[in-house]
Amino acid sequence: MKYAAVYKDIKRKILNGIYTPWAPLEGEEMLCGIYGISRTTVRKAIAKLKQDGYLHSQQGSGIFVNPPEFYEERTMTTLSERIEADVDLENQILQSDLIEANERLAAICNLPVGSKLHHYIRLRTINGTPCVLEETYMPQYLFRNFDAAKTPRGSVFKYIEEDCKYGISHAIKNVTAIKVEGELAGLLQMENGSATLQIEHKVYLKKSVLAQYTIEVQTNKTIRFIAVR
Amino acid sequence: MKYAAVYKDIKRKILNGIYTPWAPLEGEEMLCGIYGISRTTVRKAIAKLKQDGYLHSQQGSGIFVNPPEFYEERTMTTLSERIEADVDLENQILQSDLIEANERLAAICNLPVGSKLHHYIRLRTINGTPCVLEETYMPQYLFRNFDAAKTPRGSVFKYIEEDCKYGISHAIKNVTAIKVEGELAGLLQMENGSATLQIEHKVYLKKSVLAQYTIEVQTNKTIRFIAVR
DNA sequence: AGATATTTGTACGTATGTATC
DNA sequence: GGATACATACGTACAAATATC
Repeated sequence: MKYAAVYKDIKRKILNGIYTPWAPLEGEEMLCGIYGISRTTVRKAIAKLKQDGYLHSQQGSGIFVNPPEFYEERTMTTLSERIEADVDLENQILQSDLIEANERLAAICNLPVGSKLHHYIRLRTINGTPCVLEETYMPQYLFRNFDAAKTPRGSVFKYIEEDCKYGISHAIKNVTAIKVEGELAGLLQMENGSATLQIEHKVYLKKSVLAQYTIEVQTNKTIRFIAVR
Repeated sequence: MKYAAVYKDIKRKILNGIYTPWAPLEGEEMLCGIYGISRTTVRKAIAKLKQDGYLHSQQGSGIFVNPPEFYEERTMTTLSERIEADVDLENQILQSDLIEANERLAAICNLPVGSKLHHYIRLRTINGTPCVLEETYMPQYLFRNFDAAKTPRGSVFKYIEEDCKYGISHAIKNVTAIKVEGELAGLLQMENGSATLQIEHKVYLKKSVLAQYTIEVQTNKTIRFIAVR
């Protein structure tokens, strides 16, 4: 895929600072020459880079590099998505078992009551400081060889797609303001009764098959989004 | 623009239920015939519909209609964006004045300390029930004829783009969990000390010119997002 | 199970329109 | 007004994934 290679190369140049924010890119015709491809293919790469927030363009004027905030903060709500390769992140499994779905879980998972679900509670810390407490449910019939101890350190999407070879259709996230109290406050080392964000995270395979349901409570009280016109 | 017309027509058919969720669309070749356009142009319309969450496609299989949650809940964080044409929404201006930027506001607005800013506080209610309290700042030099009483009922973007003819570059939103207390709790008719969401909303014109800064507190404790692969 | 047809994805080339400089 | 640069649109060919027989 030629356009993918061009996408990757231009993205690299932006991330490495070879192209600086607001600076104009070479024109389309010039890029054709540089990469030895047709204008259609150049435009396809540019379109994807615009979609992902790396570039914007203006007819008659040129193609311009976006500053980092345009591509760094998009729909990355959960911590796992944001860190990706953060090596200092530590996982501590507080609980891990196989449960039977009650009414509420069965409804969420689109499964009959009593269906078997993997279940685990995990505390994630950075340099010893708690940042997220998450509780996850995954249908057993989809993940036969599941082992909570080998739970993914980074993105959930990668685990499901690359390790399990499932195709993800979409994910729905509900962000709610809650008060942390009692045991929860202790685990997260937060002041009892303080407000923070709870993120409910449902990952779906094709149609409405739920692959994972996670509720995570962050110590971080704010998340950021950017909407580009 | 032919592709825009096709985009609009297919979108209409989805919203009106002529195409139902998960149903396959006519093939690309067929669509060429229906609209009397080339495959390139059909694909461009489809690409935009996919980008906006109305469709998805699979190579070798077909193009499929997404269910409503795919396009209804995307990056619409603020209430104004979500309601659009809700006629029952009422605005009550609690305060309206012209102020001089202090250090904090000057930094946010990228303006010198003491710059004049329009400022107003607005309570929005639906059927008498409070739903949002918002405080807004807008640089006077960009909006000379501003009148808080004629403040936009719907989307802020529409007001700035259509009424003021400014081109919006991007918007950054910070979603924070807070506790509502004292006067704020009273205005929003919420229990004192309960947790809810505060959304900070910065709208930028080209480069880093800030056009509007809004802080809104919702009575609604949850917002929803969807991420499509 | 395997060959074939169908359908979307990638890529090239060309021409013209339109906004900006 | 002219030159430049991105946007739209048409047509063609082949590749890759999927569906079907």
